[in-house]
Amino acid sequence: MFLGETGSGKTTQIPQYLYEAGIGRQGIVAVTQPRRVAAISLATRVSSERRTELGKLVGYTVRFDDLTSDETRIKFLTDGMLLREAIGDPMLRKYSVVILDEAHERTIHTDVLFGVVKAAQKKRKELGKLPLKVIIMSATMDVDQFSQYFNGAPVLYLEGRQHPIQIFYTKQPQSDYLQAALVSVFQIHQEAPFSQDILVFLTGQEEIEAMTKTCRDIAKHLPDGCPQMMVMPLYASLPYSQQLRVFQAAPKGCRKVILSTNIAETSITIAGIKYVVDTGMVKAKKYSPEIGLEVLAVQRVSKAQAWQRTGRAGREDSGICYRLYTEDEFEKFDKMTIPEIQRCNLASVMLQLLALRIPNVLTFDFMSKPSPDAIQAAIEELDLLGAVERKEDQLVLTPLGRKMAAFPLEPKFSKTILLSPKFHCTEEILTIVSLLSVDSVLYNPPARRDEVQSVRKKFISSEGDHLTLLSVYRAFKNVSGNKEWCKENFVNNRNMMLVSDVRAQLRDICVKLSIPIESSRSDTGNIRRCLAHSLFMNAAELQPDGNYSTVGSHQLVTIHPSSVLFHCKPACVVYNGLLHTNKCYMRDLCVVDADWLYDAAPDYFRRKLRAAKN
DNA sequence: GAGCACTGC
Repeated sequence: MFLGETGSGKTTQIPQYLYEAGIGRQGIVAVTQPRRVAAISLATRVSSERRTELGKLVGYTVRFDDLTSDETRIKFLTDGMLLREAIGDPMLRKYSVVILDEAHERTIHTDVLFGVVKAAQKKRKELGKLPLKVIIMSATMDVDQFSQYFNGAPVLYLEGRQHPIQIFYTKQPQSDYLQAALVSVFQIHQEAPFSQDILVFLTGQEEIEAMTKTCRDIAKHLPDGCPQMMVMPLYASLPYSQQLRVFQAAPKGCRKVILSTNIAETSITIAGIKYVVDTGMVKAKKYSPEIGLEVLAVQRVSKAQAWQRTGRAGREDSGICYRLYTEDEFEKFDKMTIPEIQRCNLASVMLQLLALRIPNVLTFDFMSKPSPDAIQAAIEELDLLGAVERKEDQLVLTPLGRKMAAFPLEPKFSKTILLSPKFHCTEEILTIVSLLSVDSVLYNPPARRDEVQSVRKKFISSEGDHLTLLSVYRAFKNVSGNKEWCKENFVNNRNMMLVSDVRAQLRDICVKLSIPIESSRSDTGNIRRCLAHSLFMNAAELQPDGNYSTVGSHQLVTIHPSSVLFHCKPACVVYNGLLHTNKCYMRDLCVVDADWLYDAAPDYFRRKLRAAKN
């Protein structure tokens, strides 16, 4: 176990030491990363340090991109990718060492891998095979539970070269963190040399766009002698070209002020930041298994997250961080962010564990156990989808479940694909599922809403979002992905290209599983039937009072404003998921017949009806 | 009647 601060070079050096020590001769050294870009750039760097061609001694594997060969001995890969490999080989036989890097981030994939490598290690020992060495690397002090989990593994500490950062707290709690952020930005702006840039952490797109406008307005009316200000928003759904602006140096006499979500905490690193303004707030997802509801809410950051934000000020030189909360408030923050695995729907994770032939998934050795309710809810979902069965008192995958696990998708979407041959619409379902599994291909700049609406009219289907997206994709293919067309039609070109990649991958998997791929052509009824049969547990009916109620749990829900059905009142719909922000919203809707739902799962609805009566 | 943090297979 290595605990190393940022800049200690642990990720690039340790794999090379292991290789030089001869461990790489018995098997490959794997190094996992939570993000694709990190895996690729680290492989590139280590490969050039070894003075070898990338893809030979040193390589990487991420989704859609595999640059490894028979010679590869040091392999960087995303944690999700190693997990996928483990399904084909639970003992990870080709590896002599697995290094799980950035373990402190506690992504859902890293957390599952903790258990998978531990099980592989034990199994290999029992069978007298080459031992599997496991190294956990973390940048924070939470090593105790890592060490404990891995049977008291030794901990090594590495010195980093972080620059000192001065921290200021507010004297009083702030009731309005946006106002406080605004005041701090302009206070810094009037006092500090113009070459020192400011990074402000806020919670979301809307808030950031509003704050950007306010800052720009104020910056127009600054007193003489005050430097100019360039205000830049930064969040994930911002088009790539606009994200890139934050890397450009401001002109002389001008200061950069970047207003960002937590994307700038880890995913995007900006040089030249001297000041960090931390509102102490973040928008984060929680999950309540009882009603299958995701809740997205603004909440306090953890201490670890606050330190991560602070660290963004000291990357090249000493820095300054303004925390817009008192020191007492900070002391009350949670120590660590709750691991993702305790905040998610676990259907995918459980399906993967079953595919790994874990003996008893209900008692799987997680480092941080999810609640029994969450595990139970996931198993029930898999059961409804027909993915699991009981055999000799063990929970195992059905043949259908095993096929579902082959797809890199949420189980309900794998099921949609596997059902589609019955409705002769696999071509269309592949497209729809691909569109749903990447970030939105529809770009909605708030300032140009009317324009967007009039351009988008031609794609809109009265049958719902799935079919609307399908018509956008067809139009995109008709112009061969023309970039100008994308711009004119507010279609995100980058995400659309990704849809094509995903679709090709899913299509390949279908071919491998001998699934016939037919097109329903102009018949949209079959597509909707297929969606009704796979999303029946996500159905809602219009009530006499004009509200919607979910068929399963009688939850009051509303159509999300992003849906093409927002202004409509169809009698019966299925949706991809529920998201609770201010209200409980259904997202991505498809109009269906109530009869189809009952046909899809008569037992389920009979049970629900009985439960409602009791 | 009006809204979507961030990754990843």
